[in-house]
Amino acid sequence: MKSEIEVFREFIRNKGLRKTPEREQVVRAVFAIHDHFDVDELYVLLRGQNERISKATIYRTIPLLLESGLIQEAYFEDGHLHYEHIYGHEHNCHLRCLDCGKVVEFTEEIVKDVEEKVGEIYDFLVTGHKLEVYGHCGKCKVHK
Amino acid sequence: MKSEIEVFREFIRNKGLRKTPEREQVVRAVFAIHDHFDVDELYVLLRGQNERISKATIYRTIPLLLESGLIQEAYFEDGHLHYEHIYGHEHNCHLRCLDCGKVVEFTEEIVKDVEEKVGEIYDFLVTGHKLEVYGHCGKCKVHK
DNA sequence: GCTATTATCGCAATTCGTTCGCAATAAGGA
DNA sequence: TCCTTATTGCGAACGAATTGCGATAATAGC
Ligand SMILES: [Mn+2]
Ligand SMILES: [Mn+2]
Ligand SMILES: [Zn+2]
Ligand SMILES: [Zn+2]
Repeated sequence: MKSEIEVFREFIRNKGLRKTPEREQVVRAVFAIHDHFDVDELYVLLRGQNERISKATIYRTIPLLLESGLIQEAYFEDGHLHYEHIYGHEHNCHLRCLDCGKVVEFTEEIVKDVEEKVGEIYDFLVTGHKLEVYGHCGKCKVHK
Repeated sequence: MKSEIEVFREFIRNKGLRKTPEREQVVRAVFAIHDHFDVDELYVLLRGQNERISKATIYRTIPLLLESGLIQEAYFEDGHLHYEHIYGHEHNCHLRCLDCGKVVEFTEEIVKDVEEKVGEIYDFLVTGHKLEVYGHCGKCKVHK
């Protein structure tokens, strides 16, 4: 299996874009965080490593990471988008507590079947899904 | 089955809030739009009806509609959230074309089973879900 | 390797969705 | 009807995201 950097370089080359240290710093930061992240977290992480990078560059790199399939949007919360790296992972379903915000990851094979079925019915070439189940977690539901 | 206005009034009363014409105008607008909507669309619709309402009031009413279960967030797009009324409806799954943005609604019973199963495993009191399947629609996939 | 071209960068200004402060208003209980 | 105070409209403020621009540096061609 190719590394995320290899995947990214291939994507960049195929698009006729330039390989730059800034873009690759973002890729490394994204795969150094094993959790959901937002632009500011990437920025703080990179700046803490004495990397000289601007937020504008991070914002401009995000669409490339999305298009190359390395990351996906996880959810919109607190006024901004949160992402997660998905290359090499399979947990793209989330269970969220509406009270405390806790998020549990899970994978459910049946959703793949739904993808296939729906794609056939509506004539779509399906490439992925995003499922969020929400409710009240064990700790929070007792107060209801 | 109660009307949406009745449900809303009950919710408002139970929360000890005040019944205002502005809030009910928003409820009516929300159920007059049989599609996904955003705050600005509500604003334009209400203003076009010579209703004197401010955007701030619409923004302040949205959380009430969410909490009362009359609407839900549909998706985040073009820099802002989009909603849909769900009271009296059951289509809360979306199939989206990544190229042209087309959205098809569908309902899938199996997702209810996933809800139940996941809720049990992780000890959550599940109240709902949001499933978005994405890919390329019939028209767009031929250009790939 | 050197040079020319131009994509990309950092920075600051801008845009735009959303929230907030506040004075005026009006809902609802006494 | 009066009083309390939640709610409103307005405009300012806030914050995420985008953009314009001059400087920089990646890459292709020589
Ligand atoms: Mn996740
Ligand atoms: Mn819908
Ligand atoms: Zn919780
Ligand atoms: Zn399409």
